[in-house]
Amino acid sequence: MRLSRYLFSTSKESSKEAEHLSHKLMLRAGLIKRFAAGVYCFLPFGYRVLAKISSLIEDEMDRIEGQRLLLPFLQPADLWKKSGRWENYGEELVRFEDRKGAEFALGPTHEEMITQLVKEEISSYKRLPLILYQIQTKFRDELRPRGGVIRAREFLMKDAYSFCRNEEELVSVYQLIKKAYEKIFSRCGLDCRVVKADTGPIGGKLSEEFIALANSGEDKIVQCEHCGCVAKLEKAEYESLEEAQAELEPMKEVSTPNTRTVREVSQFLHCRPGDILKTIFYQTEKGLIAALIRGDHQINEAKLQALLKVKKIEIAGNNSIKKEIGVEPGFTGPVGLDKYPLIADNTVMKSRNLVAGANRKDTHLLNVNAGRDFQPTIIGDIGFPLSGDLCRVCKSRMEVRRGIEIGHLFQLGEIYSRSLKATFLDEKGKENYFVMGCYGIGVSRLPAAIIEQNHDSQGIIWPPEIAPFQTMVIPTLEKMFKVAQEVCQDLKDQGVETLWDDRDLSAGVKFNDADLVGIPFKVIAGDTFLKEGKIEIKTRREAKVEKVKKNMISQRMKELIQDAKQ
RNA sequence: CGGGAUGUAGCGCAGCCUGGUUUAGCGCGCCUGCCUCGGGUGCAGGAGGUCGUGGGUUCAAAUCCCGCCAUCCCGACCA
Repeated sequence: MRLSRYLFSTSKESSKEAEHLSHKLMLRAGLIKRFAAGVYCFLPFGYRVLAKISSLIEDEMDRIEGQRLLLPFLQPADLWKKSGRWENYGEELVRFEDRKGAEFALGPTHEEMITQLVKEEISSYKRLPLILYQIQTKFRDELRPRGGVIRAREFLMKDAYSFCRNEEELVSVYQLIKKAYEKIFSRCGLDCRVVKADTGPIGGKLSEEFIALANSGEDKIVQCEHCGCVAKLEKAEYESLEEAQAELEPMKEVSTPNTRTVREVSQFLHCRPGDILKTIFYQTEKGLIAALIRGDHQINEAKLQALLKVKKIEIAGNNSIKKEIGVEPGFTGPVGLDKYPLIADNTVMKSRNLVAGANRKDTHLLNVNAGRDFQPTIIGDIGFPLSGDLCRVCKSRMEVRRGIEIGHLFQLGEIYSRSLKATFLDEKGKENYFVMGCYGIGVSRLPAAIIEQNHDSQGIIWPPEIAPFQTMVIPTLEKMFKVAQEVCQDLKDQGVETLWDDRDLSAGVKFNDADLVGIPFKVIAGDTFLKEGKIEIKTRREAKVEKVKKNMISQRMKELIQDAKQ
């Protein structure tokens, strides 16, 4: 393919719509273009990467006898009404009527549809277990699309579904698919972690996520440096460092004019944020409660809600706090607040001589101690861990890291087969509900994750298996164009995916473009050919140069590609 | 949905505060010609704009005021 006719353009600067590195590089390298918030088109380079990922997925799914199919993007409402999700899925589900007034949704996921299909097609245990999957466009009307293709509204997803006879079979199929996913991600050049996850609106019992480590990822995980335990931040259990067993000092009032936030108080009193006791009020259906946590930690409202066993939890407004407590937030504290349930985080119980609000304007208390100065109603884990907190299992230091969710596995059980009455006959002729699992991969988000982990200052470094093209043939002199064309033809004849940079530009521009786009091998025809009769092959990642005779190029290239895939 | 910010050429920006020499500029990119030819090359010429949108103020609006829309970031939310 001649580059002069290829639909791509590179730029030195990315448009300001991008914040994340992968997003910037995808725009600069001409992989994607945005048409609306969270709606992107994949230009030829970008699309080729998606196609590579798709065929790699197909390859690994073939090995475990997964069968690819394609379900409709447009889904009739009645299936969703049967499963109950027409009402429950929320605003992310785009609903509309056709010209006859029939109700439809744009598929955000396909459990209903696949269950209906299998219900109609399969009636005997002899045909189980069954693994079906598709690679399909989904639409979810996200509150806030972000990070380019990382959280788009329209996106490409690979979703697999398993149908089993019983729980035991589900567990083994689940493990099989989990292994296949590990291979897929590793072939994509991704370093990822498996973490326990929430089941969300999909439902089910066990759920795990694959998280690709990336600084710009939107998910946070904690990882134990010693035992390797990984968990999502919001699910992570932890212990805070044991405080030295300091003597309990007598409580003392201090004047702290205009110091409301933890930072202001710690600066004013020259103490660490961790020496402060933060009191945060929440409104619940059972009334106002006060959550107590150390100043350096954040409250995890989900944990707090679970601990309190309440349905509604909402941070209390400034006005209601002023009315109930008699002081503005920032000077509130647990001492003398016996009227309200005090929910203390474990970290508070372990700390001594904390600084807390005195429930009086511009005043804090020094040396506040749980048990002596106030009695918590409930003690528990209501916070998010920080780097440096300790692992519950092995008591080693944990690190908070960011990542991108690239895969999500669910053991669904019988949720959907029951709601859609999908059954099969077992060996005794008895009717059973299918025991289901579902397994997603965020295909269109994968390029971003891969770029986050595979780039340098020059641009993208695609692992050869998913690079849009394997090689870029670059003539550096005009009189080398013909040689370059011949080399390109030779490579193409030998099945190597090749672009030929026939543009009338300086060599430097061509090198930079090839590097930005991430082509694994540059095949350079220039001075070296004139002097030594040899063509150069330069690798993208290591920048290693190898000189090869012209008639040996395609053979050598095939070897290099083969090596790179292993 | 809460907080913050931005809309001026394909992209990045200046101009706005203090309205009028601004026929709205600059850099990149694009087109033409010459030069250069191994890491974003030099020179010359050129094309390209409803200043997001609707209204208002004014003799006069990119500039001031109000509404709306769009986009981005943080949070909430989320396979």
